[in-house]
Amino acid sequence: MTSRKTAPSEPSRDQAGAGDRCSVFAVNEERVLRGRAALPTDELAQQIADTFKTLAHPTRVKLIRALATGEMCVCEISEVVGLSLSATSHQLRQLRDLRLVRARTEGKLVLYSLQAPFLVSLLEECTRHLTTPPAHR
Amino acid sequence: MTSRKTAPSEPSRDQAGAGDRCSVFAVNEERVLRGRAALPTDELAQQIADTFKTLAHPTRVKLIRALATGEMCVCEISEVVGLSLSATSHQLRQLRDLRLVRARTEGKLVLYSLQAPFLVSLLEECTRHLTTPPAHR
DNA sequence: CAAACGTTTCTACACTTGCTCAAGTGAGGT
DNA sequence: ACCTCACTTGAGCAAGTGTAGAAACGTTTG
Repeated sequence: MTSRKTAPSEPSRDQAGAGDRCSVFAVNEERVLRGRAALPTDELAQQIADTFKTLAHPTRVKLIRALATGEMCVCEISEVVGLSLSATSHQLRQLRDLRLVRARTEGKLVLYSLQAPFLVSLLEECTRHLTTPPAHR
Repeated sequence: MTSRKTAPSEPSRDQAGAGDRCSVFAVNEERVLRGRAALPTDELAQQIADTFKTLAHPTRVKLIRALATGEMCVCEISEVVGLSLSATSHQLRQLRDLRLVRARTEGKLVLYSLQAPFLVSLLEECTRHLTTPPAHR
């Protein structure tokens, strides 16, 4: 029982049972509808979240920054980030699963490269935000 | 057939940093150094990861998309995303902690708005990547 | 065949989360 | 003042999550 969704009685102006939670009509019904319209589908929201989740680890952030400089084999990559070969492979797999990086086999080596260029700008924007002055009022 | 191997002989520093993990010195030492140079500091990597972690939840993704349409009070927001008031407040706090959204008090209401505009383009870029044709291979 | 590079199960442990309940805060109305 | 409303916060639980080690398994090379 989380939300009681029975619109008590109010309102002619609302429909989807928005008036049941908050007694103040000051709430702009229009805004609720507009906000709701802007929502992605559950599936898309989940996919987006999954993508961000993949970026939500220091190691993987480093991996991406490193790969942004060019192709590297797992061996090199593990050197760069200072992880075991196995651990590195695990992390790379996650990135590969989301098609953020790409693997190319060449002889005994497996060369990884960045497949989603937008990641670079993503990281940059994020960094910019973090290093931006508080800017609080 | 790749002549990507480094110069046939590379005796001077093969053991320097990479020799300990991988016996092949086909690995391009230069790439390792370049990759390493591109790494963010541990602290920055952590901050970036934390930011993405905050975005790595369907509800929070929705929250941001909703707030992108304009200011809303918590009551409205909870309506939009279909969560309890308390739960909504908890989620908003996370976004606030990272200064991704901003809270403004007005009378009894607390109006939230998006403080980091780059989030919108972030979500868009991500969505674009997800909805982009497999483009596999 | 043996060695080198990498991938992959399988596993385990701890850490993280997201939510609800209940109590607290603070502005407004009466 | 008092009470209500809108929201916040703290505690705590119940799952979930994810990282990385060991080890077996491909493959390619020599």
